[in-house]
Amino acid sequence: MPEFLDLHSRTTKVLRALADEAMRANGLHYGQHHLLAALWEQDGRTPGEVAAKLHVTTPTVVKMADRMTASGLLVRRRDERDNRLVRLWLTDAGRALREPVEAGRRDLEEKVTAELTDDERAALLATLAKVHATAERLVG
Amino acid sequence: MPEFLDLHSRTTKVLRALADEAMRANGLHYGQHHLLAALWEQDGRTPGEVAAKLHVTTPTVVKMADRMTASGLLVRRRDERDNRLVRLWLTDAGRALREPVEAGRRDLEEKVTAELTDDERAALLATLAKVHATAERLVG
DNA sequence: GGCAGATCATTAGACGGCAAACGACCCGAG
DNA sequence: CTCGGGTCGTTTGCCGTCTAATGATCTGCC
Repeated sequence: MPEFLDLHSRTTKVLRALADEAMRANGLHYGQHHLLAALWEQDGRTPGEVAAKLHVTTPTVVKMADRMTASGLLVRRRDERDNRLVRLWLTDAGRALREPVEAGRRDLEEKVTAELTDDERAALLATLAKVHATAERLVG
Repeated sequence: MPEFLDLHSRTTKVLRALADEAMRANGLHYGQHHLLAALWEQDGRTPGEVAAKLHVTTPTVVKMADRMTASGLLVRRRDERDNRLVRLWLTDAGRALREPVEAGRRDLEEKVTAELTDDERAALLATLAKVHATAERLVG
């Protein structure tokens, strides 16, 4: 079992569990934070735009938007000019989560990198970015 | 959006896509390789043992075993001494995949780390392992 | 020897992800 | 003006993952 791939996937699992836990504290599921973040940055995006921003497929966003609409975090409204488009708008409840969720996110980042020196942290970011770029070229 | 968490999750997505693609070349789905690897290492493990080895839950293994039994990669057999236990045994088809799958895995590891120097690679492994350990302590 | 509690696998149901098929809508070329 | 091709969102169906509930079996204690 290749060292890096194995270590990376194990790390993913643990980080995912922690992120899930942190989001549940705000009444959210894991992926919902990402969709909200896209709307916090710019409200009224379409599912396709959100999907591109999050690097996921459109159906994924549609499904998440279904659940989040049901739980009152956002509303769907058709674009007035182009009737093919749907725009996702935050509700007050969706907007209200921004501060606590972003705080939880920063807190988690802090905690998992707490045992690294500044140099280690910088090197980790740079090297991982290199791997990411290489991988992206392979998949594209 | 925290730098490391964000970069790590983007990397995960791309690596996952590449791994998926590599496994599909062998007629496998992404997760099935891990289950097979557990049995290549030691055939006849129980679902619970496999789950522990892979750091996933037992139901996950049960579902995967369902599909893999259906596609002829392994067979279920009850333990003779303890009838609560089920043991998963590789078929010839399951055993035959070992070489090509492991080769594809090594190939992917090589490719995504190709642009790193030896030092960078070593540092990446060490630092990521540190983060992993820290995170694991947080979740445990 | 029998019953209560522990141990296993399985089922049920939810979520995040993907690909493929479908349907509604827009727009530009005739 | 129309019609065909392109652009969207949605539906469907699958995989991997989790938690919670269910059911079967073993084991130790009385």
